[in-house]
Amino acid sequence: MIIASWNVNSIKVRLPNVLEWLKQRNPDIACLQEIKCIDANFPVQAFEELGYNVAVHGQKTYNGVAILSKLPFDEVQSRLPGDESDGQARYLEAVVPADTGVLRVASIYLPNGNPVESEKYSYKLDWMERLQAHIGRLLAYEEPFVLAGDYNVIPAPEDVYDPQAWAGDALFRLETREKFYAMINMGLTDAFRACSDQTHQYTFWDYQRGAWARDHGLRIDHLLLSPQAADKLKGCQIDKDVRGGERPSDHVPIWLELD
DNA sequence: ATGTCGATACTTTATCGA
Repeated sequence: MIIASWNVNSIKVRLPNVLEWLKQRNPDIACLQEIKCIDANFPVQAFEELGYNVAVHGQKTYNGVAILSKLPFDEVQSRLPGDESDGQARYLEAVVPADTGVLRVASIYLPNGNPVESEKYSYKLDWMERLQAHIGRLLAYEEPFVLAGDYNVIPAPEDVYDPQAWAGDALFRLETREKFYAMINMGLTDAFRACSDQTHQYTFWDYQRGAWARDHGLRIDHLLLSPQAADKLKGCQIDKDVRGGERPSDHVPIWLELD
């Protein structure tokens, strides 16, 4: 079973790229972020024609997440608990049937948080605390789950082309990383890092300053696994070539294979 | 020194977010 995550940066613009990639990679489940459209404008039919069930949590202009699944949805929940006043569409969770029991998957678009002196950064930190609390509840089920998404967190210096240049950024500063480690330390597995010691393997290259041509990238899209999912992990890869395609997203797909 | 992309609206350029 292949489970993927991809920040598409507007599904309206990226639909041809996404359809082409789905046909090639053929994931069982694909978690999308930054669809940047309301539910009614999400191209459900195009995905259904490829055999996917579709769950969407959209928003006008910003954010928006979706899950495409060849397996039917038993359950779908479209908000991260902990703040009823949070209107940003950044979390979508679904349960699908698995060979033994169930598999839970979430599509996550964690706030960017820049600039750090603004309320955007406190919102990011609050959001991470809410996610950590939710992870605690999910772990209690002792079931396989995959939290897939754009975390806007660079876990370690080897995950960025120039750590010094990013030291104070909301994606890399220690306070951010500590919150990320706190989640990992609850018992989650970073699928890519569990499968590879390779440094400087990126999932995002900025559109600006020739970042792609210079390989100035960041590893900020992650697949975090519960112990029960990690036991089934066979491999994890980044589809880097997608960034060199026509009218690409600034992020590329990352995917894992479970037994 | 410069360099991008996508969505929006009192739109055809400026602004915001990333």
